[in-house]
Formats: sequence, structure tokens, C-alpha cells
Amino acid sequence: MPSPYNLEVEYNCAECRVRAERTFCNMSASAVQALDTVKFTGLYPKGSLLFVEGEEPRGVFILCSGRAKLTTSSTEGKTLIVKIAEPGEVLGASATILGKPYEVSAETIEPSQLNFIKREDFLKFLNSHAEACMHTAQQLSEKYHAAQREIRSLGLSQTTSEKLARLLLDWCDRTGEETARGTRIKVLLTHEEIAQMIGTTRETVTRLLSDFKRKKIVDVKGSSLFVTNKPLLEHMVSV
Amino acid sequence: MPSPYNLEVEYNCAECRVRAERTFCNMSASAVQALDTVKFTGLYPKGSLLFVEGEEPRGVFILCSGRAKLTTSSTEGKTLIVKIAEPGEVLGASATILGKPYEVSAETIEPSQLNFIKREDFLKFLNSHAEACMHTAQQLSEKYHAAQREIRSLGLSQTTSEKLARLLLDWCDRTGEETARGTRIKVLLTHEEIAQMIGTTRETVTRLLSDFKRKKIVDVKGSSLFVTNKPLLEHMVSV
DNA sequence: GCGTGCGCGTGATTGACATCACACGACGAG
DNA sequence: CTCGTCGTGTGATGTCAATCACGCGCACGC
Repeated sequence: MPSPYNLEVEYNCAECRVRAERTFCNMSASAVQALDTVKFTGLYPKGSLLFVEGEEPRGVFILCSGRAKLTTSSTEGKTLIVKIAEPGEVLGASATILGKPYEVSAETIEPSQLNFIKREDFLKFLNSHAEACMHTAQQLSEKYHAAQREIRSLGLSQTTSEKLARLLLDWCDRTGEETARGTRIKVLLTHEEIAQMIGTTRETVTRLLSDFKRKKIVDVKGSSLFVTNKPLLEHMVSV
Repeated sequence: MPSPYNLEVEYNCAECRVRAERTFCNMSASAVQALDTVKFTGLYPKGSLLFVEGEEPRGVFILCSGRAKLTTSSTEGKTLIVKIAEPGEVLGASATILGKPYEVSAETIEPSQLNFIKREDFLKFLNSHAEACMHTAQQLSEKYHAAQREIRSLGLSQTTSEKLARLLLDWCDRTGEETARGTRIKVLLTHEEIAQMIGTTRETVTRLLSDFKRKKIVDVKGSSLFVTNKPLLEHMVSV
């Protein structure tokens, strides 16, 4: 029976078919079994707030399917999208481990399946399963690497067009699909959100995209964006 | 006998007096003993390059004393100082764990004592000592948190003066010393390096500091900088 | 001593981007 | 159908900071 969100729901980690592909979940049978006893599986519609920046850590969310945006906001209401989390990522791990407030907010941008683990349970789990702890360290390392890339991008590139170019290339690598007309990426973010990803304003994104279109670098058809001249994009990205 | 760098050198982790204060090193006697057998202790003068961005990970450095700057550079030679690492931090851990190239370069900015552990030895150590793995996860969480703060600072604050203000406040918290004339911080970085920390140019840093002096927010005496009006600085920082 | 390099201070100029402002189509709710 | 809302396109204007350019003091070597 299909779920209300057209998602295959897997309530049992032990039977999850994609487990082996996931840094964290790829564990021995006994560890997975232990995981199954403490987790709470949930389906979340698009727009669900998982946790909010500054809140005390309740626990971690394992993103089984779907995607979530991690954001941080200034007191003036300006928002920065730090990262788009993909399936397999563990959200809120660092705050949970340190016992410090969540440093970002997490919100699903697609219908998503998540496994929630309470803080104490998660810590106990890590302490009793060495491999889980190792995998968590790997997850954290990956997150740290991604954060470093973000820092590079924000701090080293002076021009906004460069940041946008890098974002598009990133999307090509991550979710791009090669077609005769170039690499296709499905843009499910608004210009406003794109602006929040690269730390600029909505208007600038609109203008830059028009510019890219005029220069025949990209081509927009509905929610699809074709990157027709990837070399030129790459050339714009010095960092 | 004093070392050539006026540092107390501790070649034996088991006898290290500050071990308990360090996230990573604060381990059981047996684990510390194991650590002692695989580490290489070294004294490094100011300006030593520990590892370089892009290089294959040889292993990790535990910063026992001194400080190091972590940098990343663009192909055009522009450099960003990502972080100033303080004693107790483990450098290169994420790259070593993932087996991916170092994502930053590390260079000592003071004479420093470091313990080096080869990659295989470090991974073995983590696998055989659960608590070490846990502490590494904590270290990585802290690094990730710090990176998030950096991202906030770079991405959310539009004006450069705000970034500089935040940096100064950061230094007040970290190494500040309260005096009758305000909080004193010792600036061992050049304007150029400060610029690289907040992603701007040397000239702008000079101008902003003059500006702050004119506004009686700070006062510079040699390599000491007095923050005389901290509330005003805090007011500039909205993020 | 004198050069040489380095860190700092400032001016002039320019370009990129934020900001404000408005218009237009799409789409859902009533 | 009509009205609001939302995402998008685009112009006008101002401002902040990058860039270039130069001078100045200070330390260090020979």
C-alpha cells in the first residue's frame, strides 16, 4: 500500500535495502537491531520543522529519505541556508553529543522519512556500540568537510556570480542528469532560497540567472534548469 | 632545563598535568598508555607547516601547547584563515578518518608542542579504544560547531565592520584580560592576517580599526588592543 | 651607515551589489 | 470569476568596500 506521500516506508532498519550505502547505518546486524529498539520512525510532510536553532538538543534525526534544509538566522530575520541534507545524514548529532543547543534549524523540503533517537538513547547506543561511534565520527567528519567547503565558498569568492556558479556546479554533481541539452537539474528552491544559500538577495539571483541565460550558460524550462556550458561555469569558479 | 622555545615539554602523556582539561586527551590510564606508544612528540617553531590543503592525510596532530592557524587558499592566491587552533585540539582528524585530502592547511603561529600520530595507528587506536572514539566524536562536534559559527559570520553579516566587531568580541572571550582600561587582547596577527580571517582586505582592516579608535571603541598600545566600549561593539553585531 | 623588506596609514576611483519600488503572470481560495 | 498571495523580472539609486597608488616608520642584515 502506498504511503500518503508516495514513499516506500521502511519501519525496520534491519530490512532496509539501502542501509549498506549509508555511512552511519551500515552496521552489524546486532547494532542495527539495537538501533531498531530505540528509534522512532516518522513520515514528515514538506515544511516540517525538526528542530530550531538555539533549542536544547532532544536527540538526533536520521534522514532515511527526502531532503531537509539546515538554516541559521540573524536577529534581523535574515536567513542563511547552510546546507541541504540528503538521505543518510544524521541531523543534530553534534549538538546532541555536546549537549549544547542546536546550532542550526532543520526543516524538510520534501516529504521525508526520519528516524528519531532520543539523546540519552543515542549516547548510550554510541557508548555500547563501538562501530556506531566510529560511523558517527565519520559522519561528523563529512559534515565538517562540507562546512569547510561552505566557508571557502563564502569567504574566498568575492563575486556573487562565482558563488552562484559554484552552487550550480554542486547541483550538477549531486543531482544532475546528463541530457542532450546539457546537465539537467531540478530546481525546487525559489530564487529567495537560492539567495539564502549564497548569502545574497533575491533580486541579485534573478539578475544573475538572466545574465547566465543571456550568455547561453544555462537554460530554464519550468522547474528544470539545463546547464549547457559547464566549462564556462567552471571557469568562473576560481576557488 | 628550559627548552629552546621557553616551553615546558612533556614527552609523556601519562604525566601530562593538563590532560584532564582536554576533550580528547582526557582518557583512562590504559588508553593514554596506548596513546603514548604510537605518538611522536615534537617541538615546532613558529611558522611550521604541519600539513597542506589537498595533501593526502598522513595522520593527526594533537596540539599540546602553542597555537596554529588553519587556512584555505584560492587558486588566485587569496587566503582565508578558517580558524586559530588552541591547545587541546586535534588537527587533521576529519581528513584522517575519511582518508580524504586535508581540507585546510595548518601552520603554527607560536612555538608549539605537538603529538603526531600516523593515520593507521590513529584509526587502530580509535577502533580499539571506545572512549577515544567518543572523544574524537566530541572533538569533531566542537569543530563542526565552530565551523557553523564561522559560516554564520561570513554569510549573514553584510558589513565588514560587523565581522571585525565579532572577531574582536571573540578574542575578548577567548584570550581577553580585564583591566581598568577595558578588556586587553594581545594581537599577534598582522592586519593582513586579520583581513584573511574575516574575508576582506588589509586596507579595510586598517581603516576600520582607525575608525574604531576614532569612535573610542578600542585603543591600541603596541601589540595590545584595549576594548574600551564593549557594549557598542556588541551592538554592532546583530547575528 | 645604508639599503631592503615589511607592516601600517590614507587618498582617489570604480564597480558590484543592496535597497527600494513597481509591474506582471500563475495559482489557489472564496 | 475575482481577489489576494507568491514568485519572478527589471529599473533607479546609493553605498560600501576592493583596487591601485603612494608615503612613512621600523627592524634587520651587511
